[in-house]
Amino acid sequence: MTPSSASTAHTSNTDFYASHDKLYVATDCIIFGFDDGDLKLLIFKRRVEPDSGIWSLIGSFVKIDEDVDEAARRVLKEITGLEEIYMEQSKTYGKAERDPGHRCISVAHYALMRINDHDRELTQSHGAFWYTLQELPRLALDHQDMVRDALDKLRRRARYQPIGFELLPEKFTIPQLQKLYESIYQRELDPRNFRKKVLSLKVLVKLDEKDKSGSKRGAYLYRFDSEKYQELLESGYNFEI
Amino acid sequence: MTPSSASTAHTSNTDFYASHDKLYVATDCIIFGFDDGDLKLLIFKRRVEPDSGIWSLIGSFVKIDEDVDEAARRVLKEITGLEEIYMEQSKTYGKAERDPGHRCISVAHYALMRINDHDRELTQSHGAFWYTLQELPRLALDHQDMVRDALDKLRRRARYQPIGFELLPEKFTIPQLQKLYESIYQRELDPRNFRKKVLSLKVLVKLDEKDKSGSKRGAYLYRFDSEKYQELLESGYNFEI
DNA sequence: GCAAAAGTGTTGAATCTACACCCATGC
DNA sequence: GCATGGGTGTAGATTCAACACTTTTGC
Repeated sequence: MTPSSASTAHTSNTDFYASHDKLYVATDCIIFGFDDGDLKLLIFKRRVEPDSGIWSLIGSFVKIDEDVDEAARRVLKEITGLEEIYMEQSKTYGKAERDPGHRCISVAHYALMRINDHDRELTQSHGAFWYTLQELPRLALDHQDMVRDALDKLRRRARYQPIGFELLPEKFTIPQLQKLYESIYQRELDPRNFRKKVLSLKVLVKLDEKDKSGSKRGAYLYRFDSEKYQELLESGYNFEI
Repeated sequence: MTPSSASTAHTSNTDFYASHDKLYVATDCIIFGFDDGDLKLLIFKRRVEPDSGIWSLIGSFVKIDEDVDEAARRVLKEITGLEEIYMEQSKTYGKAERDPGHRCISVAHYALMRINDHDRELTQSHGAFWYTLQELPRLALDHQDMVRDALDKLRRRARYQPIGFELLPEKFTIPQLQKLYESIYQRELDPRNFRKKVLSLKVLVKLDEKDKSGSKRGAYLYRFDSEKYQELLESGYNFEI
């Protein structure tokens, strides 16, 4: 907003701002990963009193001279060691009583990462673990809501943007991609229809290699071609799975 | 977040919070209305120095004991006199330099209202005017971005939720509804296909009245049946236009 | 040789798009 | 009686969902 956009009776900017409240602003990250056929969430077990033993998302306060999304990236880096992670703002949680005893709002962000990329030691040193959505324990504060809402956004977005690829290694097989979408939407997909659909988008490049980890026969590896995707977008196309 | 979710080396909650920064938190409202076949935006012309004459969205600071969405509702009420307005959180704007000279983040909300419902005198007393999207003047700060993003969200949401009805009077005609969607998506729709589609959703109730304001022949009035819509939702349906 | 996953095509149903004319009424 | 917007149906193209068998290979 601008000073006096709602009320115009103030005399100077300085007075106008000074007469209002300041709040703690935090950011919390809902970090999704994909491994072993399952969509997982990186959560953190507090290991000091008080509240030792309660699981929560990873977060931090936003500093006075720091962009909010910069704060979220800082958190991600601190926890995973990675700088280039796909991240989107999810939603802001602003209930006055959401953090008992303090007035603190939180701007939640969700992130998508390849589980194998990150620095496991660093993660573990923070007491963080990957949990599947099914096994997720109760989380602190309104973090439960944050996870629900972020999953909701992820599902919606995955329908019209190829963000699924952020969760897979650079080279992946079609069955892997299918398992990923199955675990995002929590329902089974038909392998024939799925393959047909993703290939019809023409944003995958078939490689001359096979991945044999999933079967004896092995499955061809593909990679995502973001240039072709850009072309698609510019010609008005809409990615849908 | 919770204290020590990112770093665990602090001694007590009090110290932990106190060692961090507090920021101004504002909310800005992107208020959409529909009138005269056009989607419009309620914007505000500052009439006092400094910056007199610059258009901006309506906003306010969030008070220390107030929910963020409560603050947005307060703004809406102050400006329009209305309490029951459809409102959604849009996005949080948190660049450190977005408001030069102050550290202030803003949680934008968009609202949908029936233009004729509101208190015109109250609105005018705040220096607010309705502008079509095409005629929109340059706005202060990052308000331009806020409008773009909110319109984006509105378009997406209008595809799977019947929020269009929030912008129309209780009783409306199919041609009116079509004009609304045309002005949201800024493209023309085929009247036969449009009618077919909205009626196939079976959430409209045809009334025995006609509206003759648009033509000599008159068009039948309909109303939105939110009970039928609930049933649809519960049976797993997805509203799409 | 068999278990286990990869890969492949077709058909009917549903949905989408494009398109042109008559209707009712106020003037 | 004519101008104006309201209302209606169809055909072809596209997309979607459902469905079963063959291939490859490590063991």
